[in-house]
Amino acid sequence: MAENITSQKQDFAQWYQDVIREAELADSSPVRGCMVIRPYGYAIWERIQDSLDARFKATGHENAYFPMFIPQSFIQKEAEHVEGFAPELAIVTHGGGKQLEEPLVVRPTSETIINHMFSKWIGSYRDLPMLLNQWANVVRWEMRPRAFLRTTEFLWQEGHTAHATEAEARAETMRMLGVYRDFAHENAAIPVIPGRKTDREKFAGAVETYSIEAMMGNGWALQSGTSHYLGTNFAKAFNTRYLDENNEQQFVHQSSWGVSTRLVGAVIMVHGDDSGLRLPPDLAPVQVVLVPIHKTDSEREQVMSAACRIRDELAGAGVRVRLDDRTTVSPGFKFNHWEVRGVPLRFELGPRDLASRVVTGSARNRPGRDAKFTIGFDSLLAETTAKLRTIQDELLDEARSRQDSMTWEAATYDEFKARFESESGFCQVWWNGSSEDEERLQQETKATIRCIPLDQEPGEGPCFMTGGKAVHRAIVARAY
RNA sequence: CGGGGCGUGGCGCAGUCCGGUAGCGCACCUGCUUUGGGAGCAGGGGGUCGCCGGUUCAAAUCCGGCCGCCCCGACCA
Repeated sequence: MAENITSQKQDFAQWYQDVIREAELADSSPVRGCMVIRPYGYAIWERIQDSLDARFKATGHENAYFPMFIPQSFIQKEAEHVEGFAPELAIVTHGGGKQLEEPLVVRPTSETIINHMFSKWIGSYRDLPMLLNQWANVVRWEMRPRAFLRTTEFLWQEGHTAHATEAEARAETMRMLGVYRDFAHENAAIPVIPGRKTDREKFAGAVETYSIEAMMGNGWALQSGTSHYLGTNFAKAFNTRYLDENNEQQFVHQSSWGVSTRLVGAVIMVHGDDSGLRLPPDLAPVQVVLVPIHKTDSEREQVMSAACRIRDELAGAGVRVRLDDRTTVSPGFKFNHWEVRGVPLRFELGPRDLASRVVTGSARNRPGRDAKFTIGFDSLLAETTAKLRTIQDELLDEARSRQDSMTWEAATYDEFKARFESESGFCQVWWNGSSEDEERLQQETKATIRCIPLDQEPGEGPCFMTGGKAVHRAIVARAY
């Protein structure tokens, strides 16, 4: 059916690129590693932004904007931070036709500039907590770009908060990880595993890094959001202090957290199928597409008049509905056009439907002619809303079943290696290894420790690599 | 930066070995017939063959140099 899309089974990476091209989500740019986000792809990102921004506001955060140019010396103030980011910085050396006195770093993230400002704005415990977020672009010079998943410039949001105590900052770190988990489950229909990162995978400059990890259709993991407890690392580097109730200077405790346009890649790879994209209704720019069908002029007149009424009724109730009234392409073409783009619901309206006062519907996640259904004009809005809800739930269920069926356990490293050679997915193991053990794991198998899940039964067992006593399990997987 | 592959209308490719007026599919334009799962027929427009140099009567094709892109590895939200 989808003649221009390689099947997932044949070549998942090629399938991913084909879907992005056919659904017109993005295009390559003249600059290697950069990506043009096309209107339909950007519309999905706008839906993600809307959902998250509302959640941030609801948890008391305010949006602000900090500059993209950062004095190079700022990056160098936090030892671990500079070491982590130095290899991937873009640096501006000239401006206004002259060499700059101090080179400017194009932000790879904004901890430094924000702390510079926080140190001016925060004076007393009464100024805390400070809860800010910004929507911005960032640049990290990447060796191996992949559309949406890893591009040199990408769009994201970064939350930055300052608190009086460690407990408050840690609570904020976990609260925002929870916001990401809720967004993933409720809006993106993507099951995720919230967990703690190992030292090796930790953000450069953080005390602790947490993430939500999602499983893609090929069993690989995608880090889909991160939340860091920064401790006082940046506060010390930038002297971000406040006067407490006892008139004593204290460093603020901080968190930062972010998700990026990578989420668009996650939506593609979690829900997509061989016919293209499948969008969860919450994130779909178009939730319902209405395709009119007619032969004669008089049929066309009647069908279009009814179609407009239906569109207005649904749109009036907040449904994102699109009437595809193009006369230059056939209905069959339109079916495929919107299918590739993942529109959750399609309604056909032709003379036969009009005569019996129904639309013929088709859900994107239940393909085939046999799965078509009809909805009477009188119950259109109620049934449309219910169908969208059902599709949203079914996509989450489907993704969850796949994740469950592709999650397995290994007691020893040998057992893991033997099975991982032919089987992807998430492997649960007991873990107390070192960074060196992790290094070896990656060298030998390409898999990494994705996270130590927060939600796990207390217990202990022998570490699958070292054999030593481990008190928690970790998820091992190949990651993007 | 190491290994592999590729540069030919907008996209995907053939042609290169063996030099002789640049082709195919899709897309695009016009007309007629069509329209409930990517319509058919007829006609039409569009290419300095990645760049520079060399060999030759003649180069997409042979020779030399350069550039770019993709895939695999080291880095990563």
